[in-house]
Formats: sequence, C-alpha cells, structure tokens
Amino acid sequence: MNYWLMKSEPSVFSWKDLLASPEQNTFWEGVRNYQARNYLKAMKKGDLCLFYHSNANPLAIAGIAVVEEEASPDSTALDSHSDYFDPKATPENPRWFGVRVKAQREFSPPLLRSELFAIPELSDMLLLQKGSRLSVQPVKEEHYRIILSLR
DNA sequence: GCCAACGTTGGC
DNA sequence: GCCAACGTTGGC
Repeated sequence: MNYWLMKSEPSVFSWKDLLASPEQNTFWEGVRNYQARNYLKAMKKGDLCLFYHSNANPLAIAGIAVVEEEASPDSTALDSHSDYFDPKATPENPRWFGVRVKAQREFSPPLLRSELFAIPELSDMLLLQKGSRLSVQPVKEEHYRIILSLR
C-alpha cells in the first residue's frame, strides 16, 4: 500500500464536492504535469490519498480518499470544450490519465498547513518544501502515520 | 496582488 | 541540445 497527497483548489473541486458526488467518488481529471501523471499511473487500488486544499483559506488537508480504480485515460484532454483540453492528446496516445478516488474519512477540523509546519518530523515532507508545486505527490508512510496521529 | 519557483515551448 | 521567454502554481 502506498500513500499520496493530491492537491485541489476548493474553488474548482473541494472535499465537500467529493462528499456531494454520487457514491462520494470522482474521476481525478485535469492533471497536466508529467511527474504528477506518472504518480497517478503508479497508484494502486486501495492506496490512500491525502486531499489537500491549495490556493485556499485555510490551506489544509481536508480528508483522506482511497483509490477505487487505477489509472485510465483522462478524456477531458480530448474535449476541445474542456478547460483541460490538450490538442496533442489523441485516443491512441491519450497523454493524460486520472484515477477514480472515493472519500474515506474527513479530517475534522481540517489539518492546517500551519499545524504541519509545527511538527519537526514533517519538515522534509514534499508539500512543505519551498516552491513545491507538484499536484500529485507520494507521502512517506512515516509521514502518513504522523498525520493520522494528528486527527 | 505579488512574486519565487518551476515547467514548457520553441528558435537556433 | 541549449536556453531565453513565457506561462502556471500556489504560498504569502
């Protein structure tokens, strides 16, 4: 089992939006960064994902989602009306992928970024590094355990 | 709104 | 293949 963190801007898709989705699950679409895509492809069913609100107030981990379906092509890349349209994507070479995730547990209250900074053992988390903007990233089990212990 | 960090594009 | 220019991310 692996652990991950996925960022979402709540004005685009929030934790509450996930809870309000049919069966509380959604296809994680719109990732357009190769490194993040590769991590999506590496996800296995049952892997756990921290759901992080970026560009938000507050900045926080809102909950945990579980991978329900492993990576498949992201059809929004083929849709010329989509914000995520990529003219270089084709059905033969879809370029971009997503996974289906389902809400597993809410962090109540959300686990603030400022709280994470207060834990010395989390200081090397990718999320907390200056300039880190990878929207899908691996989380070390050790870090995941500490985060769980906070909620 | 600012801007540092980072990724991508495209000319050469 | 290099790298300048540009666009985006995302914390502050």
